[in-house]
Amino acid sequence: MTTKDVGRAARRGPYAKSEERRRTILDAAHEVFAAHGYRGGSLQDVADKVGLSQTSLLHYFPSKRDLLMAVLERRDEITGDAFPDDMEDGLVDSVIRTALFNENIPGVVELYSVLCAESVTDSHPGRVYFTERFERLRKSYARRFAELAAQGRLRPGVDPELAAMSLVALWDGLQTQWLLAPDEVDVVKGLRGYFDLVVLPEPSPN
Amino acid sequence: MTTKDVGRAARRGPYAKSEERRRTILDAAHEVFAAHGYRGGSLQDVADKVGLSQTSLLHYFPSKRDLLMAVLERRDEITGDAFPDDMEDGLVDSVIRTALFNENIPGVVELYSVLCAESVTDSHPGRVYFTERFERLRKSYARRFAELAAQGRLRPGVDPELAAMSLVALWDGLQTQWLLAPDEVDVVKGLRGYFDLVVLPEPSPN
DNA sequence: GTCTATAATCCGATAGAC
DNA sequence: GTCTATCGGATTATAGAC
Repeated sequence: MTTKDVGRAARRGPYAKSEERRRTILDAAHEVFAAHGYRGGSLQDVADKVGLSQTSLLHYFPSKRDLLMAVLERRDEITGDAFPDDMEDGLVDSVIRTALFNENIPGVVELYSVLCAESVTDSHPGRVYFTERFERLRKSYARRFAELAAQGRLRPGVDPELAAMSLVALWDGLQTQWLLAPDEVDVVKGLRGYFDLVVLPEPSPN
Repeated sequence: MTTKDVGRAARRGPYAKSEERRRTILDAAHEVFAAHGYRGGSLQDVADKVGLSQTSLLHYFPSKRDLLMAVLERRDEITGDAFPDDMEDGLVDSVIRTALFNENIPGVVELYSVLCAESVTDSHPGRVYFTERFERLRKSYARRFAELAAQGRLRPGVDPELAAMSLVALWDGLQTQWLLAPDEVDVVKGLRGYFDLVVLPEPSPN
């Protein structure tokens, strides 16, 4: 066990304050990137929010790119996005619950939507993250739909993999429309509508 | 009829070359914004592509913002996006046809996806464009779905407005996934899958 | 219409004092 | 760890010669 590990484990010592500062910075960066995107948001913006100089910021994250990656990792922790297989309840309930959750944490949907599309542009630091995320989600959801199919709860003719891809796409698209017209678009309602089309009701025990 | 109109109508005179130059610039700007986004792409990039100095570019479009708006207007002309009601064949066929068309014109999907998400960030010049586009599309598709419902060709229980919103969302989301994984994602297949769920087959004439 | 020169900012990152 | 000073570069936009 190294000195660093001791400091962390005890939640005391020289690293306790530093770790807290890091989290504060990540929260500020989350806000800034959500509001202006990666290219549009500056280190100065983040530093101002924390009350630190721009150079001091680079003491915690050696480059803007590193800061972005840390923000994306933190997003996974907040939303549980990295481990979609860990959902305990059924696919439908967990998706609806997550959608509701994300909608009520300011900036979460903004950050995701903005950075996702931005990452498609040339040599964007977040590109790998989103590419892998989509692959992971499609696989996970496809397995969930396949399980439903095995229980006879998938509408006949529906391909689990196509349904997985479509569910992810629908979700993302609804979020974008919701950001531009929050009073007219209802993400959860849209997702429920899709599940109603694809997933058959649980057979009664009779 | 003004002098300018004469020049345009005759496709000659002092404005012919200028108009052609404008179109060349718009094509270059389309490429640049598609590849790097609005904030990530620079006027210098566009000027280099055309073989013009950056300042000469501003002779045709007085600001970067103006250039973007012109690119978006041109996009409407190319894709026919501005007048979704003008589609002559049925909703299903026209959507599939447009999806196929866009997929094969390089940069069209990139430009749309990148700028759309970028526009939700603070004070983005394209925000109004995309907000209005979504509103227009949702209304147009809702009317189309309602027509299908009147013909008994909409699955019972499906709300036309919700279906319209979902169709737009699904389409956009599929395009984003396609950009990141073109070999694994099939936009047209995804759209067909949705129509199969929502639209009932035409009743045989018997 | 096209150019050069340049204004006026803003950016990320480094060096080094304290 | 935090700061100031600063480098090196890119950006949009303007002024004005030709």
